Amino acid sequence: MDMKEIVKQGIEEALRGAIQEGILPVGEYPPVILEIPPQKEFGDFSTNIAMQSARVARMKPQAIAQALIERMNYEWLEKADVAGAGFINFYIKSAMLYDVLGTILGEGETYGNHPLREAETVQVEYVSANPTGPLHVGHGRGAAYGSALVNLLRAAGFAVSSEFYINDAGNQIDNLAKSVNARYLELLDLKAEFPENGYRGRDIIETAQELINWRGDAFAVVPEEDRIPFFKEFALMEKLNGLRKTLRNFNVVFDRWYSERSLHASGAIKQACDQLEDLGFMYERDGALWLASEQFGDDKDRVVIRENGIPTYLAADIAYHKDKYDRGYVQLIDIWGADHHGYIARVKAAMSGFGFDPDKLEILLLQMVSLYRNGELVKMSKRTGESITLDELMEEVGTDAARYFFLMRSLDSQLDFDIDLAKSQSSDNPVYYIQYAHARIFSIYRQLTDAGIKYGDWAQTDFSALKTEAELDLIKKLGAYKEEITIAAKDRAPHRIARYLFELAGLFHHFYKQGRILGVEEELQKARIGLITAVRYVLAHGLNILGISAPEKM
RNA sequence: GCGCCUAUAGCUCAGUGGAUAGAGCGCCGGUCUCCGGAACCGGGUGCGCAGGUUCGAUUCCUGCUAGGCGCACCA
Repeated sequence: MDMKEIVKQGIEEALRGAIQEGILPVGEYPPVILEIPPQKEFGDFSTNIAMQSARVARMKPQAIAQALIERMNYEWLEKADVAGAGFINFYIKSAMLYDVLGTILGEGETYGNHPLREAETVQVEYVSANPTGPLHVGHGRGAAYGSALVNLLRAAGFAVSSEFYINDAGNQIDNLAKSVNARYLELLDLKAEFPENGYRGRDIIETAQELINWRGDAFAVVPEEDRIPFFKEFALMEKLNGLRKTLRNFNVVFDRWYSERSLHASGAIKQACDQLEDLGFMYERDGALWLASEQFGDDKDRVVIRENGIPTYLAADIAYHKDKYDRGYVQLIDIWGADHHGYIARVKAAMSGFGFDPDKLEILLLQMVSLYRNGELVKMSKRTGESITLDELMEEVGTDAARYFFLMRSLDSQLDFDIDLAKSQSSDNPVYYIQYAHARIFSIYRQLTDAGIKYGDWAQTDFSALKTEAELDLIKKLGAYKEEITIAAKDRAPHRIARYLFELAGLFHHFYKQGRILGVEEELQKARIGLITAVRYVLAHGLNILGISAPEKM
């Protein structure tokens, strides 16, 4: 724990003490919580406890605040005063402020990581796109968000396991095989009928072409009942490899890839259904097996095993989520597209049926992405249903910019992705603004080295030489980083980190313009080098959470 | 019809039960003998509508309006 946190808790403790010592009438008072005020003029911490206590104490907020201040006794406090409608603002001794610099410089690149909170693991499942074609920008948002959330939770002190659920069973895979088959025959000028629900993307033709490059027309003479199953495995492997490659290029890696097929093969699906049936939450009707999900708040009951005996997607998902619960994670997080929201109730219903706590499964929905180019919406192709692929987007705007643009908005908002802005290597583009701050610091290092100036002995550095407003603002911002991580992790909000970094970069650029490092006297120079070094550690740490590079040159 | 998300500045979006609601873009004007001008400084009319809870609501609740998404024995 750093000094700032200790001081904060010390003030809270002193406040609680003052309340309990009989200044206020006996009663149930709300908990004392210190906040960081919206403006720096209001001090380093503030609390609204006096206003919240007004009713219980039957005193005016200002009077309560004044009474509390008079009884406050805390060594690190410079002063405290009453403001506004009854806020108490606390100003801590300026010597405290510098402490964070020593902490950051001592911890270096790991500053920002919280100690492990508990041994149990949080599981995050995301992307889980069908292996039937390339990833698109909607998947891109899920991939950027999920990977950043995993990094964020880890920084906040959680053990996290990430997982991709492979939909390698079911109708869509059969359609994939039939589509490849049709394209294969077409490329050989043979008669082919394209399946009604087939995939019309270019990539399917490319897959068929690969088959031809490999063995020419050899498969054409094989009977269709043998050929299509073979094409199925070939295409599945090829699509899956494509997904992995795209995701790796997007700085997204998974701890585990979990096959839907394995649930069919192992009998897990049947077992799960049998168990729910034994528990009385399944019944037969019209030849199908139904989950009685309505009693758990779903709109209606759902088919789990079709009339033809084949399990639905829901059956596999029930078995999959049951397995997640059985694996003993402390929390389960699923990240889905908003178009799947209707699915939440039925999965949770099934989990409730098993007796699991449905709240342990947290399903985060990401709203749709719209691409804009030249100020106009990039439309999906009507025929293939395709827009721009994630690969194409990365190619056009770069991985860093693509990730930042996906991460700069709250999940709950629909995302307008401005390709031109993401592409522009100018001040318009926030991702470059942040990276530029980082690169600028390394540029200063290079100048220092050229001038023969040595630095790095932070233990011997006296930071109290840092006195300008720009310097103090920067130090305060650095001091808020760890709490920002805690809040962002709790809110599942990586975009808070994106915003924080943007603000930190802004304060740095502002400082840089007025606080020179070369050509100032030695004590001040050492302190400033320490300051910018602390800035670059935090910038790099935050960028790392977002999966964005922190360049030394641009 | 039912369900989920959204409504904040010209545009794209943050944000909070409290003290003067912020940022970027765009627009206008400025800074540079000097560590990277991908920079810095200045300029602002805004919480969709109506109720409710509260000492206090842009924030929480209800209704309404508008936009997006979804309501299969598809996934």
